[in-house]
Amino acid sequence: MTNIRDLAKMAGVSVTTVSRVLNNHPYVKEEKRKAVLDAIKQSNYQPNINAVHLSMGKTFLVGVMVPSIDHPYFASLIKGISHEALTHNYNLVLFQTNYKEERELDALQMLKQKQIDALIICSRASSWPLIEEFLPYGPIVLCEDTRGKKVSSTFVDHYQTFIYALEYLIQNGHRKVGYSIGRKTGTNSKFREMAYKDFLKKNHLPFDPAYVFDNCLYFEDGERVVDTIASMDDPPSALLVTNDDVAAGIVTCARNRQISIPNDLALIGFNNQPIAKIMDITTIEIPLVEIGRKLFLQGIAENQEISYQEIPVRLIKRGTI
Amino acid sequence: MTNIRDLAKMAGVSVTTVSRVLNNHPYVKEEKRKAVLDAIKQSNYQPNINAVHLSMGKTFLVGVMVPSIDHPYFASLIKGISHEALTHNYNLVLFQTNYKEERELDALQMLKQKQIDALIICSRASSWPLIEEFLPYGPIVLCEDTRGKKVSSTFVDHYQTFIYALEYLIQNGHRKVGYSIGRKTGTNSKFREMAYKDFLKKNHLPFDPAYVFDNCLYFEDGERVVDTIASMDDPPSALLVTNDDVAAGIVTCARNRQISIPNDLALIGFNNQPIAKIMDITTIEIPLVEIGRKLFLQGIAENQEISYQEIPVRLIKRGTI
DNA sequence: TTGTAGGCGTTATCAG
DNA sequence: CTGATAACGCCTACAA
Repeated sequence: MTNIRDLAKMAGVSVTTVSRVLNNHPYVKEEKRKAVLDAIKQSNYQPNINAVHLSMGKTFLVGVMVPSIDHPYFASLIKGISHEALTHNYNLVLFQTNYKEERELDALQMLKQKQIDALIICSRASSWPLIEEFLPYGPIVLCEDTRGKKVSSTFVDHYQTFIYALEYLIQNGHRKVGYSIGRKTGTNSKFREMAYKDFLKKNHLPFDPAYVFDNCLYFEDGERVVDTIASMDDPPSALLVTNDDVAAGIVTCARNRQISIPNDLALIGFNNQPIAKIMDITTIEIPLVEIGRKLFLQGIAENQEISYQEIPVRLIKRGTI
Repeated sequence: MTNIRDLAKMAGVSVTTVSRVLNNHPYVKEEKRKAVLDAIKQSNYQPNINAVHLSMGKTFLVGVMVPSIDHPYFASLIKGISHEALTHNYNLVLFQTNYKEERELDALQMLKQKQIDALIICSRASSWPLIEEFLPYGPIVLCEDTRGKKVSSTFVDHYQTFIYALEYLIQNGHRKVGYSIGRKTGTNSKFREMAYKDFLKKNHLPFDPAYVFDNCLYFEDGERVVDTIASMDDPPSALLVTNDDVAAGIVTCARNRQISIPNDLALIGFNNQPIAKIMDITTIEIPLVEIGRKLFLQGIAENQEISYQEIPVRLIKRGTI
């Protein structure tokens, strides 16, 4: 493997000059630049990335914390992050946490140890104070509303979005409205819960905990929702489903049980995943890939200023309401 | 940031000794080992990963080539790879290729440039001769039958599996059998095509290209299949669907069009994804996560011997046949 | 069992 | 504009 010193010899210049042309620095006489370029060609030189990293004190690695890689929501986020990482010559370290605090700590620790240059937290189980402890050690970026906190984030205003969707349901005559959620804890879920309760209060509707379906992440979770609803004396007439996969599961299982959608049960999904289109599910579009991109950019931002990027969403009207 | 030299000073030993205890090498007096360990605790020392990499001439990075991160098949593979990488202190570099040869070349190039220690090719568009060119530069591992070639692989015998599934269909009285596939090119697809044609020949059945549905990757692709079948004069009575997501899409759309499954159309899916269970789809179980694990292990195997790991599969009987 | 010293390949500083 | 040279932090012959 030929190195920068070999190149210097071949081109009859110093290593400094070689480094300069390699990094497109100014102040190199065209003549010498040519010589170096030639040497590079002839030797088919490849820089040693490890040496570069050591010298720069950076790893060009960005950590990505997700509970699970194979959930469509996170897969889309990763897709966006991955795409942007590529164009910036960064690589990703995926931390699959399953919401185990222990695994989340691993990721945080790697930031502290400078083994990654930044950490993107797509979703977390750890408490905010814990995260906060690691802020001094490197850029941390979240995918939740962090306004008021000293961390950058790209997020959707889930409170407003939920209110908006709920209003839409009530305008369509629904008064018994519930929702399903991936997990009840978590910042985004808390905002949604708040919105739900505020909405009920404002419309003088009672809060029935049975109308909130927890642990709804995958298509197959739709079955549980339908089973439960089918067995209820006073079931909801409409549901906000925070994930199109689950909505699709509900649509599918409802059919089996002769529950008519939207007549017996209206649905609004979230994310506008491809499955929502094919199954004609009304949904709130969330540009996950774009969010992933922005998260990455915030993570490697040179000026380490804190920024909050709110991403707008929109309702896509289809056949489930 | 305290480094190995600082530790040496603190513990009153040489850097070599520190390095030795850090790497659990033998020949260190218990006394000194203690001293070093103490120094590490007090200084909360963290090794500089870049220096380690430079010194060892390794990156501890393994490349993973997939056409798309957010397809359940590849997501499962990645899950397995990622899990194993974690326990071996490796990180992953994801190459999302969309089957663009150009992107695939990027990955190969990174191997050549030693920017990754090994490359796992989950699926490819590039020709074998191209891949072969890069064999000398580092370990490449494939997820397809490479017996006879000088590369390691973990794979399913798709030929035998297809034959097996087809026999099962014919035993159940089907004579008009088709299949859907992600893409027609690709090693695994070729084996399946061979199996299909051999099967037809053996059973004196005609080959009808209209019975082969290309480009079936996602749930939504099931719609196209159903539409096509609905419009055929002489449609197949059974289908092998090489992906449970697509099978689920077919089941869903068939319902809309009053096509009864399995009466009008029988299905055997592949992979045994969760959606297959919930939708009661008969399927061939393929342990993708386990395959991912093995791929990784082959990639970092110390003795660079070539190994071929065939993974057994099994039929899971459910309601679509 | 221990330590010295050289090397890994770049980048950055600073004097010319 | 150019070039010595000193980091960067760790590993490992080799010598003792």
